[in-house]
Amino acid sequence: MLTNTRLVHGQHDHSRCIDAALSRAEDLCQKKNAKLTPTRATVLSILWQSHRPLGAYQVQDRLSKIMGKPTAPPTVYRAIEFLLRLGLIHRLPSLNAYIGCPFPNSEHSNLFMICNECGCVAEMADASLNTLLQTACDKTNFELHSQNIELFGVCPQ
Amino acid sequence: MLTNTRLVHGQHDHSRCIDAALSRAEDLCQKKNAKLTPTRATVLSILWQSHRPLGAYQVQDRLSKIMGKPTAPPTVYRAIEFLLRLGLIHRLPSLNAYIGCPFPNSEHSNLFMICNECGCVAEMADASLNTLLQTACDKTNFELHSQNIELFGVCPQ
DNA sequence: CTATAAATGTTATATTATAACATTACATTA
DNA sequence: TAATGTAATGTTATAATATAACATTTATAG
Repeated sequence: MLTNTRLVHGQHDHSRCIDAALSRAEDLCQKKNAKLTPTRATVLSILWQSHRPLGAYQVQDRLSKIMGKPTAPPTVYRAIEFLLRLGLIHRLPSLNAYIGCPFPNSEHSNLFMICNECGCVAEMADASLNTLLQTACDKTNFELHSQNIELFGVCPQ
Repeated sequence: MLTNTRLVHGQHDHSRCIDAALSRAEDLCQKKNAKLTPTRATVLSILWQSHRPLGAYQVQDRLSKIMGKPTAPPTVYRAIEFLLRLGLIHRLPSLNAYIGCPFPNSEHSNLFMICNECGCVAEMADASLNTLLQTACDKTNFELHSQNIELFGVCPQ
């Protein structure tokens, strides 16, 4: 069971989270022959500024400030799309918001634990859960391609 | 394991689905002392016109036609909100769309199997899945309140 | 019948996301 | 180096989804 719960809910040096995320992104881009341009890297770092997801327009605000000039929605959405494609971030559909992925490359459950109190989001990957879902789909002849699991509740903050 | 997979993917007399949904709604409203007004009932029947979810503005179009006069977004969203509160319909966040619930009252997993080909959506409730999720949350001291599970793939149509 | 609450109507607008086209940056190779 | 093609970004406008705020009507209890 892979999860970043401890980091999300516990005290930690968050700059390490950001650095690690950026370095993972560089590696991944190198491997996939994709370009982590300044805009894209900045958006990624913005989405890693906390363990809370951000809406696209929140990202836009921060991006504009960092770039020192106004940016338009398409700029943000393009960077987001790129990062989503590489699996570096996730979209949380029920929040219309985006968050950095703590373990790109790893097997995914796309399972998110969303705190209704503080807004933080922890991600989790669990093989037995995936197996169970796969079994359920098999039973009904549903060919599973991808999934999104959002759990709402209160974190141990 | 409760599911409407067979109905969704197989031949059936769909008018019975609609009738059953409306009658369940009447019962539930009676029990809960809620009023199933014409607008609300119509919106529910619209959302039951097929096993595919509809966006709020698709609902609005159809509602306007049925009512014989234009309706405004708030009318639709209010009816949707009411039906959501009673558990008669669900929202599928990743689609910004709404669909009738085949088994209100029953224990829920809020698990949806969404066909990328034909757009149909089957719902499923599974106790062992819920248990597994609960266990995972317990492990990390996350207090689970509600959930949304969307599975994407191809139905056996 | 009247006071009250619930439901609906109406207008405007907020929020999220994308379409369409112009421009720039960058690498490749002629 | 100039020419070419592709990827990335800029720019403008608008589509799609959702809600705020307030007015009016309808149903219900006292």
